[in-house]
Amino acid sequence: MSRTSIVKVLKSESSPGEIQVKGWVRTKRDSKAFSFIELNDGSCLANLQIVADATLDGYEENIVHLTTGASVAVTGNVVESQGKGQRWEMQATAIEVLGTADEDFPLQKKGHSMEFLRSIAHLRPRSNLFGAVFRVRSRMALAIHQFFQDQGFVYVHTPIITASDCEGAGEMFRVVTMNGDEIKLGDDEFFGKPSYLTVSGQLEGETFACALSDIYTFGPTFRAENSHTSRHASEFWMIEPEMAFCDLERDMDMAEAMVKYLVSDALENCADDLAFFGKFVDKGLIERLEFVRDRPFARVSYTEAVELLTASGQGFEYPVEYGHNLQSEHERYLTETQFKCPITVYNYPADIKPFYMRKNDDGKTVAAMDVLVPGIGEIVGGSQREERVDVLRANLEEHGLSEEDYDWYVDLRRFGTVPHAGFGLGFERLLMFVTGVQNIRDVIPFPRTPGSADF
RNA sequence: UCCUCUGUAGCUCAGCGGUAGAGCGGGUGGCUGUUAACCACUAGGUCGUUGGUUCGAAUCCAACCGGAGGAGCCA
Repeated sequence: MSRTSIVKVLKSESSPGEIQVKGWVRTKRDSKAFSFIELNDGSCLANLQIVADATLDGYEENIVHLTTGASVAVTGNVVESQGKGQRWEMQATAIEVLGTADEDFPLQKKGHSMEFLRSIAHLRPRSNLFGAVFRVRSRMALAIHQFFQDQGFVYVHTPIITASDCEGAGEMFRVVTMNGDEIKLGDDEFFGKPSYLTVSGQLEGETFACALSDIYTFGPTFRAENSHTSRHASEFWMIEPEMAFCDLERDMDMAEAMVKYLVSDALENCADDLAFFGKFVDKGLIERLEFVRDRPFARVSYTEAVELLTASGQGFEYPVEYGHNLQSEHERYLTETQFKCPITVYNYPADIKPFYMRKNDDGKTVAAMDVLVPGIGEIVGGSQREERVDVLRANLEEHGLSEEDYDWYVDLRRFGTVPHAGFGLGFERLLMFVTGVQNIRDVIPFPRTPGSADF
């Protein structure tokens, strides 16, 4: 008999009759003549209640000794439950114990701290919370592909090992080869020159946009910053669309549409898991997601943002000053207090942005944009790219960069240049936003952060 | 890298200078179809590590290690 998933059983309109389910015991309650086993196989948040009669083969020897964490295969009839709290339950006719769980199995029915669960990353997917997080993660990955593919975008795999520095994107991990304990550098370098793990696929993405028009990347990204915050990881996933024949306005429209699409998809397809987050993680979650789905984002220029912050009369720890980056506290004030919704800030001073962003006609600002959301801050960062070869060359020089290192990038402007724009969306930050989970380490299966690469 | 907090049983925590505690989880027994079931009994700990102060340290001090929060940087 083949295995039926528990989600399928619980969503049945009529009884599927005699079937087999397999999964892990969440808890067991014993009575004199029978036991209730809560079985979970990860296919959904809910457990299937198994009624195990004392007359079953192996009841005294095995079944009554089952503890939380044990794995079993259960054959039985799906019947309407006599008790409250669930529609269907399974009257077992045979239970095979696949694996017992030692008495120190760390997961219990009671609440655990996120820090503790992080320390048992190999077992935490078996908890309600992490099962839900990773089902939502999977769904959001699918939704990202759907969003772009439905609009004719081409999925491009940009390299993970790269010799080019997407300047301004952060510190990099060096890729080296080893001869025993000896690291080979210089002339012995495997690629003939220094190479790194990618911090962004943008520059390579631009080359494909300047051929296939609308493209996106979706893959792992690495940053070597020694950041100790709930929003940073050394390895994370990023989505980077790049669109030819596109200006900043449409770039902002796309970013907003994408965030709304993903939120809407989660509300529709992950309702049970989101309801769980709404109950145990973040009481206002569902309401906030519906708000984000239904209302337009606020849109303000950097100059307006600085004026709003200055006029707010708030005593910020860091003063608001034109020409400086907005601090975390400033971003939070704008999105959480001033607008109470996601906002897109655009047209930043050129001095604080990288060389590839398109210079505006005022000569002082560039066509950059960030989407800020309540509770997390920056979730999207993007820009229109500088397509004018002379301006790009001047920017390279201003930033102290050598054209030789970027010759292929400059070539895009020499051979049929087009206006184009794109952005990067941090996948984990999106997941934090959609699930309400407060720490980036809890939306990645096995988080890598400074000083920690366990599992 | 900087600032702050924190480390006691499998888990959540109490104890804060005088013999190491509770709840949950585990074991044993009981029990009306239970829902974080319930009742009784029971096993379980080099109090992060090292050093110091003291008659005596989980408790006070120092260093180190781990964890968390915030800042900067960024997605």
